[in-house]
Amino acid sequence: MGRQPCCDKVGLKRGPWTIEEDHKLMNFIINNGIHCWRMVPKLAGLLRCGKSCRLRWINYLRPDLKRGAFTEAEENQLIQLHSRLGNRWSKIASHFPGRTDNEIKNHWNTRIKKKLKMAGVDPATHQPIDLDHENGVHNDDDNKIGTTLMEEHENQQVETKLNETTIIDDQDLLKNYEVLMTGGGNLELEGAWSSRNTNYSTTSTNSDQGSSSSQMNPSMNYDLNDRHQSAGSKAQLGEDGEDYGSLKQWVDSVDSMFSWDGFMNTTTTTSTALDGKWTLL
DNA sequence: AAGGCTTTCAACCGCATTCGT
DNA sequence: CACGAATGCGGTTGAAAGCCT
Repeated sequence: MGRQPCCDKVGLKRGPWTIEEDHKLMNFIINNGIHCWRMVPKLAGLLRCGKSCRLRWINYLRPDLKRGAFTEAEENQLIQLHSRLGNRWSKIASHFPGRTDNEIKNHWNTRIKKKLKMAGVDPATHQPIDLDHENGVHNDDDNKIGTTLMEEHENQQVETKLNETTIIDDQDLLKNYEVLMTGGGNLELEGAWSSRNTNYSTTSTNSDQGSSSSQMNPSMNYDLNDRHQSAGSKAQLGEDGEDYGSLKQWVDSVDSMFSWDGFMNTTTTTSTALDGKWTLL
């Protein structure tokens, strides 16, 4: 027999989300909040399952997401956390406000794993790779690198109280909210849909933060004319290739959508939607 | 310029856990 | 307590972009 599917998938759409779908979902959640994911697609007029809507919101549409490349400090902390917590991505993600578990998992699997291996450290165990064992070849240099790296990690672990630390600069995130809320600087909200590292590639790190708002969150500094290239890479136009109305219109409409209570005066960076209103935790 | 290979990351799947009755 | 439904989580996949020859 097998397990029942989480939802009736007959006639449901799959694959990359279109701009229109994103718009519908975002609009719905902002206006109504999240009470039951199962009902969201029906009420929002989406041919998606609730699970898919939830994932899209959490990993992509949430306005409190911090987009952009991982800083070295973030990577270091990620390594430390992983050594303690293993593949418990959601736990790890809770130490990185604005980052999603999916993002962290992807970053670990595609970048950090590789880095550690290059340094002679087993990413699974965080122990120096026993090259004698693995290859039957003795390699002092690699082991040295690995040992050094491990020592470095251990030293950092002593220094850092992991449960209390968050790497992300709260001010940075708050500034992002302000940009969102006020449309300050040269914010163009279409950028919220621009995906992949088309945007990340121009992302400044935390270390060079503090200049213009577009640098604070470069993913938002998005050329409307270039939308089909970057946003379209994943969040595409409609299936019929239709261009979804005036972008200006959308930007204007979003202005009124982002009247989320609390963001402006927030003192923490964690938020959640309750009873249709965004509240801070 | 073109084709093949590699990398990245959004999205899916299915199991685990939590919640409501 | 038991059961079913809803949600959360981690592993995996596949499309698209980037890179290399």
